[in-house]
Amino acid sequence: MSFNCRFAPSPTGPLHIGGVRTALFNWLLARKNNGKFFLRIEDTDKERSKEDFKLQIINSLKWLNIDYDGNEYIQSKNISKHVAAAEELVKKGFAYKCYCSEDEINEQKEKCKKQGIPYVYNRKWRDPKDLKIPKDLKPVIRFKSKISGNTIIKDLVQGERNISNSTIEDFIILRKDMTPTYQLSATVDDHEMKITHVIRGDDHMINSFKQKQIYEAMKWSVPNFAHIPLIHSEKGKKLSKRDNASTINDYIKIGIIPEALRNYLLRLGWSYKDKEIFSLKESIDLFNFEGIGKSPSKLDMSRILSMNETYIKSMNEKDLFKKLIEFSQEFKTKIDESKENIVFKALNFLKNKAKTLEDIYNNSLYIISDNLKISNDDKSLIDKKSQEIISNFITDYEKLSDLNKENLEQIIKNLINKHKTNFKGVGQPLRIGLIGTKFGPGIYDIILSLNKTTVINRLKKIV
RNA sequence: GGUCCCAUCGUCUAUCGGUUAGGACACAUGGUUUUCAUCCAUGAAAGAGGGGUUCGAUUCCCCUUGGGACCGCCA
Repeated sequence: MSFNCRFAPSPTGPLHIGGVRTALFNWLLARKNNGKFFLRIEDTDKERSKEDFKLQIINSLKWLNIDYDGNEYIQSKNISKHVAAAEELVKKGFAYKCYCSEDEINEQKEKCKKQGIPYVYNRKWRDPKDLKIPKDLKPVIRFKSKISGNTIIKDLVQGERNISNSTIEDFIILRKDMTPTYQLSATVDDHEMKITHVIRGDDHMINSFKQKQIYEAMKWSVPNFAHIPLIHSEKGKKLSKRDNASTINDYIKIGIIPEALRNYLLRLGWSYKDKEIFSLKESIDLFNFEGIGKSPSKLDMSRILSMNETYIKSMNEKDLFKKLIEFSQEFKTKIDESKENIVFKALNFLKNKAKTLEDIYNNSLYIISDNLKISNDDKSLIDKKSQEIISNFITDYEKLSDLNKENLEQIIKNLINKHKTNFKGVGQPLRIGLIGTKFGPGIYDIILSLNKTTVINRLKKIV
């Protein structure tokens, strides 16, 4: 059995994380079933579709390593086929021209609103025998939706869904300017592309009932449908482009890595036993319709961060370093090549204090940046005694021929004894002097990661 | 308002009639540590309510409540 699916976003805004998850689910299933995964750009809304958004969508998928088969399929290039299908539906008696003006429709809507009854198009032109065709109006084409009976969809996620046909109005498939609407275009394209599985957000459920009628009217085989529950914002509503941290870029710019986001998204609305961490291969092997839940799930930033932390800690340091360099280049000041080696070596302790690439970057600023800024609060912690300790340290440190942790430990131990203090009494002023803040990596890690002259110069500045 | 849907810790979820209702994140406490972290240990934390069905319901059915989606010549 073949398995063809697609992700079909409209380029009318940046792709948000809900769309990304829909794409991921489609892609996973296609790869698991040795099927095809296509990307279709639904750009039939000429007013709002933008090339930039199309590129953003493509780049978002690329960033997540979701690859699609063939080139992206541009829906607007196929409009003539959509129109032809509409004409065929009219010819076969499954669709008709409607000459209601927009004013007339709006009037009806108003009327319904006043009476408190739901508006449904009154099917005025479905049977036009007593009507005069107005000369000055261009018609729309409406689909002759079934009036009686029920339509059933055996949804792969939601189970059997049943709706009374009377609740579906005669929806428009061709606008008065002869351009196709979503219902028509999507159906024709899915048929043309031989899509076997339509996997999309639950907000499309009603559309599937409409589209199923088009398939049947055209005598096309109806694909399988799977409506996955939506992702809600922290406020519990459907995610919208206005919600902050909802586009991929919002995550890239704080240093979330794609593997972590993929794993997070995978587990949002889907589960496999108690398993939390899935390699790419495991995701493909294990992902299935059965594990997809029915209720919407909320976005949880702390979990994304935690997942990212897990991946940062476990990932190959060379790969991590590469990502860090790219991150610095794109969102910060690029790490200077002369510092790259030092940062790379420091990665083994830096990564343990980080949830994001941004955290690593910030924690490595003491290496990257040549002039440290010390806050007044921290400066005030360096008193006379501390300065004396640091001076002593400099002297001992300068004499050191062999730099290693044991030697440093010895120096600091001696200083603690000599000045009758504790580790903090020595470590804190050193840390402030070397990295500009009292929080940071272990003091030995700091000292050993910097070269000798840097250590001495920085410390001399505060004594 | 109409149609459809959903309902287990704060969050993501496990359980497919019999469990001390499990895990993860977050949270709290304690320990390790050299600060912040990490790490380790421990803890608190859930079946919305009411009816059935059944020897037995979180699980099956109904109602209520709560939440959501859709109701465009947008997609």
